[in-house]
Amino acid sequence: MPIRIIDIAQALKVNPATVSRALNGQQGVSEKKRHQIIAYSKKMGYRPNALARSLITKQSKLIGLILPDLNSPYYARIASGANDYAIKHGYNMILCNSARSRETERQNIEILEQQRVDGIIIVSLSAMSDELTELYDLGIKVVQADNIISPRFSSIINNNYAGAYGLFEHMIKCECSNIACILGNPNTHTTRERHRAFNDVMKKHGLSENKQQIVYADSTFESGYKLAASLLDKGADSIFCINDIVALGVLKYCQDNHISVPNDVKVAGYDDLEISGMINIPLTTVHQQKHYLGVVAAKQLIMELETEEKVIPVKIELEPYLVARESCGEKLIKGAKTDN
Amino acid sequence: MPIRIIDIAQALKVNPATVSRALNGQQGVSEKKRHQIIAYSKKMGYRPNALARSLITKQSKLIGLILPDLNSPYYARIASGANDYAIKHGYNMILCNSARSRETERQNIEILEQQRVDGIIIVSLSAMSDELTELYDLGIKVVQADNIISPRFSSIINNNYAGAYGLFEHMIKCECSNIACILGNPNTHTTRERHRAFNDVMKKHGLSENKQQIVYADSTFESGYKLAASLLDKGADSIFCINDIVALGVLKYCQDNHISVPNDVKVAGYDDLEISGMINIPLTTVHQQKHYLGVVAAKQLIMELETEEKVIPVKIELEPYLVARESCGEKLIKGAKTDN
DNA sequence: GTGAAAGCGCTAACAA
DNA sequence: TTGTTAGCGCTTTCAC
Repeated sequence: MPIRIIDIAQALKVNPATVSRALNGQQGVSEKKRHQIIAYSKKMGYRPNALARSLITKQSKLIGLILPDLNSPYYARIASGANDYAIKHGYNMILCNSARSRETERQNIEILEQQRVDGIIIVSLSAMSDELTELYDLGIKVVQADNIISPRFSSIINNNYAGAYGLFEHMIKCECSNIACILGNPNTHTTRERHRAFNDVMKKHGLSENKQQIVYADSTFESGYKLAASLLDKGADSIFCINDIVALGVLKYCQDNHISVPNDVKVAGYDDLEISGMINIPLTTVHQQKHYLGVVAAKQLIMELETEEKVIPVKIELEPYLVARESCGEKLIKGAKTDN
Repeated sequence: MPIRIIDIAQALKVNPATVSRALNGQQGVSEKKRHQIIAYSKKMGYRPNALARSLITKQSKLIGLILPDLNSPYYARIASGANDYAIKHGYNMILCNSARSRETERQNIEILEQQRVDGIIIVSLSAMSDELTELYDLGIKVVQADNIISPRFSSIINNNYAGAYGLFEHMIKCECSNIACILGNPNTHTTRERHRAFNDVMKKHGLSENKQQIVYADSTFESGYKLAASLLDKGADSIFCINDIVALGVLKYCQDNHISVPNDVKVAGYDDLEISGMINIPLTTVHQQKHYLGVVAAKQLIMELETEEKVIPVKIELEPYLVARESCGEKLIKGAKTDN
């Protein structure tokens, strides 16, 4: 049985209220008593019961984090960032893995309500405006990370349009003229925005008439490997992949079939995985701030939690940046520049 | 303000205790009333206050998870496994990132004590027998994952000796006779066990007299890239790396310098990262069960939490397995076998 | 500056 | 089967 406030009070022959005040740094306690109480508490290894405290203060100092999948380095880093910020600001985090299932998300939310979390950070793939509206009505603060589902709550996202736009511009500079795209789930904000950037860049360069190849596929290595064959057969001179893993598949196909990258074909990915620069043909890709996205999400949530005024939801877009490596011929470009 | 048990009781003109019994599936309530109460609770969106409940039942149904680093896919997967199992069995998980710092670990433990978690899963790099002993004295259940610090608590680890042993045997079969090792932090169980396996395999094959090169280094891509040069200069015909990232560095060095792998040099890693099979020279490595390690840790902890009897700490070793790909010449070996 | 008392929302022992 | 009562450990009025 852990030691309680009343135990300290009895031992020191003071009132529990005095102990509480002393320990919480409130005024109304003589310095002498305060020192005495703090010293004794430390000596006895006193740990305040957060449960009892939360019950009465109506704030648990707990934040819920709902993630589609902790196995993905992308989400894990968001979690890491959010957790770091939260802990540093006196909040603890309850982790919920939704396994990309809407039903599990619903359960997660219910659990978090029961735990009386002060707020929730949700990274959701499935649309679920209903559940979020319910949370809104309950007065639970929510911040959406990496997606926008409901306009009622703040959201922190990576600017997929800008990231993809810059990458496509780079590909054009690298003399790609027939770019094929392997995209992901067409219902996600991510895919839609990158597709939109593709269309805009093509139009800008008068390539809109091209019969550009756009395919939607699972975002896997195997998808990349399999699709590369037909895309190249049909005349693509370059392939944009929805993420680096898919690009790795394309790269592997090329190497297995003695197709030189970037000479014969140029390949680009998205995400900037840790290993994307470590392979034999370093991958040109777009770097997204993952850890920082989590930090910003936690920061926004805690700000909303601690402000007195009514909060107006904000939409924060983080800017990704191009990582030009060799798979699109960056080295050639650099050489060309030097020649000028 | 969320609806409370007493609100339901008043609306239905019954006693709060009856509502509690009905909702918790306890006996002593007529089926009619139970249905009525459940229906009304659902309709009103009642969410039991876990704080109040935990305060009285003395169990929070909360598990603490202390991790060195959520950014690492290795630890993230352990977390994922533990979380999956815990949620499925009615426990929620509070996540603590220790950032590989012993001081932070100490703080994490204190926070978890305050939250009155029922138990803790700890993945720790730094030795801290003291803190664990304190937890033991407090009666808090702990399970150690991926390391063994205190014999007082159960631990779940990957069998590093067996994994490395099998890999070194494989390397010998692949005609490696001068194996250099790039190891990691010499104070970890992991490094020690793999080193021990190395010595035993060398001895077994009468290679113990070789002036084998053993270096300790940061487990980074750059370490691998830099160290490869000198190790090969000094006559190594093969390099074992403490993990796949280091191996990627070695591989990159070889490719940049037109050293053929596996013909001129053989390279092996450890961990079996997702991408290790996706690169142009697929990496021979050892697969460790990460997700499952987390599952087993959570399972063990919950078992200990729910048993009445005094628990005797167990040590569970998960068996890794060899993933023989091309970087050690597996294909050559296969060919040789066919020739027989 | 300190103490007494009430109560957060729930469960569990005991009565009826 | 149902109700009454007490109390988990803490904070917070309100007195003094």
